[in-house]
Amino acid sequence: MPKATIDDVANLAGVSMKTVSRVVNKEPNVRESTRIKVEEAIARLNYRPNQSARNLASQRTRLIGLIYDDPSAYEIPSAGYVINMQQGTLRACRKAHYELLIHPCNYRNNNLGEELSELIEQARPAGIVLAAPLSNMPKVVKAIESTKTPLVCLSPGKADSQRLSVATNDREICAEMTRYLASLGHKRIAFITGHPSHKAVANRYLGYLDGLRQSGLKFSERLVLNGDNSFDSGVICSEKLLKRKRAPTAIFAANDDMAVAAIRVADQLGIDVPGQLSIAGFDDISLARQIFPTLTTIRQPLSRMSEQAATLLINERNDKVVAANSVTIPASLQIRDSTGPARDQ
Amino acid sequence: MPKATIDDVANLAGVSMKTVSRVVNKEPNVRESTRIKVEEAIARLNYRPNQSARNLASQRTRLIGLIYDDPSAYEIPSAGYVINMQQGTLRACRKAHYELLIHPCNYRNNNLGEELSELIEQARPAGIVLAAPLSNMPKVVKAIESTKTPLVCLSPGKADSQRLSVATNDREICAEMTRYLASLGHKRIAFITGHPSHKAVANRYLGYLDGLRQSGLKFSERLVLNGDNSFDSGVICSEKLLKRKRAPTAIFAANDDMAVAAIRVADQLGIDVPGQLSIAGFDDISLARQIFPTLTTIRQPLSRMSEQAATLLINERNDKVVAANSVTIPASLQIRDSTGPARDQ
DNA sequence: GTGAAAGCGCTAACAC
DNA sequence: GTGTTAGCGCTTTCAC
Repeated sequence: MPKATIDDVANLAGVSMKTVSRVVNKEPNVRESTRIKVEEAIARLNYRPNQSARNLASQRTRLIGLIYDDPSAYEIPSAGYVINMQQGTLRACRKAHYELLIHPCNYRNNNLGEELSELIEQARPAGIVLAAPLSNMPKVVKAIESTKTPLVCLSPGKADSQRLSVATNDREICAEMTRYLASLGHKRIAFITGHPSHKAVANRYLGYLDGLRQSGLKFSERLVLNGDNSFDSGVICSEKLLKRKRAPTAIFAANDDMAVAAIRVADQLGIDVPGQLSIAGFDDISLARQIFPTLTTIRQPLSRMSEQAATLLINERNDKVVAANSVTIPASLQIRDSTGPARDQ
Repeated sequence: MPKATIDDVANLAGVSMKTVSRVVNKEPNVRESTRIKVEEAIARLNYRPNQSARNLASQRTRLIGLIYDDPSAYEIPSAGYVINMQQGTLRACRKAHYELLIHPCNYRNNNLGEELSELIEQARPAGIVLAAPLSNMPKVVKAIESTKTPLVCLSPGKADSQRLSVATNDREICAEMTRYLASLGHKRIAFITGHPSHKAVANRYLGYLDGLRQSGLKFSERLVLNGDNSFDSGVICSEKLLKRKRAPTAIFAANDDMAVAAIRVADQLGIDVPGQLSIAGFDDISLARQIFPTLTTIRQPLSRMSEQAATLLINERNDKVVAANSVTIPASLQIRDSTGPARDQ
């Protein structure tokens, strides 16, 4: 049999199309007995509303778009990062019967703006979750905003009262990690910075500085090297740090890939971790628990952040009040085996 | 200004709606000069067809659904597996201006059939790519088929002339790996099987048997242990194998997670890899290149397989002829450091 | 609390 | 080659 339509249901239930629509959309103003009649008819006919028709009539879709930079376009790791975001967004979508459209793209693509507005105007998602580092590229943000599609930025680096965003406390948690390292007796704590275009990652460096200050340690320029989030840059920076005569006793890297690289370099140089060197990262990628020694790091609540982001989008259109433009979900320290007391020296 | 519609374009170009539709859909039977007029009007108005309206009128969407078991619902690894599938499917979608809808789900969910038919009847994707092991669960396949949505199964385990499918040569490539190990002088090659519900993984065991035979080695039941694709099962099986008096000199595991576990166990038991023991896996997860020693394994062309799957779906509706129901894309050996010559004994 | 009528912006079928 | 006419199956608006 051909698929049942709303008319079929209305006929079978002996009510109007509109009443069926009310029941399906859980609108008020339907007598309980009517509702039951309609629900029975729906069940009998195995009726499912046609989403395309709803979309057209209501001028909106039940689609959330998740747009992120696709690291594997040029680099392998961080699949876990993407999966976490997808999972969080999906949780929010499922609850509200929305579907998720994913759109990985390359942040170095010059006509990214055009690519995204085409996506948006064709698929017309009800809202967009935009992940860092794209969320701090003004061109990209503006291209999306020009379509008037509701937008939530993930970890945009700095709060912006104009835009909805969900972030974590990069700076504070990095200060905490630094204080933790200091509390273990470390005096020379090195920091490997991340990719400069990623503002939230830049905040991690600020947190390191805060932590040093709060622990009464003095900052040394020599202890800060610039990485770019890649494993390879982590190797280069760690080698520089560890081949010095007065090497640091702790290395804090702005992400796990670089921290893992530090572990690898230490191993090659015969430096015991954590006996002679403590190493900490940021992200809590799955490798952090698989590597030996397991990596002390910071767990970014990415899944919950993206769930929150999608929820903001979905609620926005339900006129639920959005309390604040910027939501912060705290990260947490994951203390494992790669950090330990500083050895006397 | 409000968004331009096809009528606006038709008016500006001085043609009918239908002609605009022809141009937009690249249909034939439009005079070149007319086409140009229309294209200019489209550009002037920045017209973008409303996908919702097209969907409703044409009774189909430009959406491909990718349905897979979500391993991270209960286990962390294999994010790379998912990402690879997504990337392949996306490549095919982009070319044809389709969008990708992802739907991870839990294969142990009892009303998966209901969940999927709801998804399908609401979003009405033009086609579904169904990944293993879901693609060899008859209930799931039937639920999807009952919606009459075109379906392509990924690695369904066995060819089925009724259904479109894309697979790799699990069996042949595993025979090749086994012959390779034999060619290194190994006589006692152990095999750790994978999860029994995953038919394609079962084919890997058959390939192992083929390889033994082709190499003139005799099969021994004692050398085959049953894992379930998890790291933990790999640990258990490897320990059993390696604590024997006459331990195998090579272990071939049906997936990388279990092979990595074997490396870990060997390390703990003080067994040198590959000096005393060769280890091979299947999948080529990213950890395979990060672990020490790097893992010899088999690269499954998952990204190309899923691209092919989506392409079949997209072409099907264009009446392009689908030559065969079942497409096979060959896997390849990735020889790394975990395998080497058998030591005399 | 319920219903009738009017579209949403396209594509399909067919006429010219 | 091009245009006309009907819907697609809902939601919206407004009347009752």
